Amino acid sequence: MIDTERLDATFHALSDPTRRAILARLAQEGDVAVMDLAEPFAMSQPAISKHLKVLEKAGLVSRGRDAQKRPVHLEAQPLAEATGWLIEYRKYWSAQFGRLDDLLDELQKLEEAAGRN
Amino acid sequence: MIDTERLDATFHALSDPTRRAILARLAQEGDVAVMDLAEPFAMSQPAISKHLKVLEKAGLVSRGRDAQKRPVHLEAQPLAEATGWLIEYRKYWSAQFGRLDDLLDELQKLEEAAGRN
DNA sequence: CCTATAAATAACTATATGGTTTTGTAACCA
DNA sequence: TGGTTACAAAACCATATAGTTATTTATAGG
Repeated sequence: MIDTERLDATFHALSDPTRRAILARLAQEGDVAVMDLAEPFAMSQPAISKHLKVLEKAGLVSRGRDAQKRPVHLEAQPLAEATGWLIEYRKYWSAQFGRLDDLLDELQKLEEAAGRN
Repeated sequence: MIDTERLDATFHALSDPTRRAILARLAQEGDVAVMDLAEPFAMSQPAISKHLKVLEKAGLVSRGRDAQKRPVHLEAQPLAEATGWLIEYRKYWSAQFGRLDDLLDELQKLEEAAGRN
């Protein structure tokens, strides 16, 4: 996949709150089976499987095998690439953050103030 | 707009290469008129106007007025928010980057190796 | 006033997306 | 062998997206 298509797929995958929630859960809990992933959502199992396909196409998750289960595994490389694209713009959102770690500190304060997503 | 909708709109806006190219150009050149933005693309003016509407909905650009022109201006705040979401995952893509600035150095090496997007 | 320029809007088309229900399949279990 | 679990695949539907061409609106200049 060429670079731009990978970015297309990654940003598209991240544009849906269900998919972001799935990634957040995988980050917290490690590998999770499809039924377990589907449980918190008011949505059918095939709907979740479709979301997983979108994530898989972007390379954001991979699938394993454990008996009947197909555990979903977070693959964070595309997240790094997306971050790499965004990082180019850091100087535009605030000139006062010369060092990236200062920006991170600031972002974390904002997040704490706004509550988690 | 609630936080999750803003992220939806931002990531969706970033999922198209034409729109990313528009943002990149605005970052490089400052405010640009619609015709000038459209020029490099094999695409009609209304198509570009539609892309601008998507970017505007996400808060990524604002519009000015200069005679008949409606200069497009980069608004980087949503990029900061998107980066904030992604930054949460930094520890997953590589444990070796304790400090964010180290990660940035590494990303820049990768970018140089891969060519620009 | 008339005309030109810049851009938005409208109307239309094809394809993609996000969901559904139903059916099929692969692996375990009694 | 037969049933159950976990998931994928198929078929379908409504809406959204990304593009087109044609038209309209707003501003400027002669």
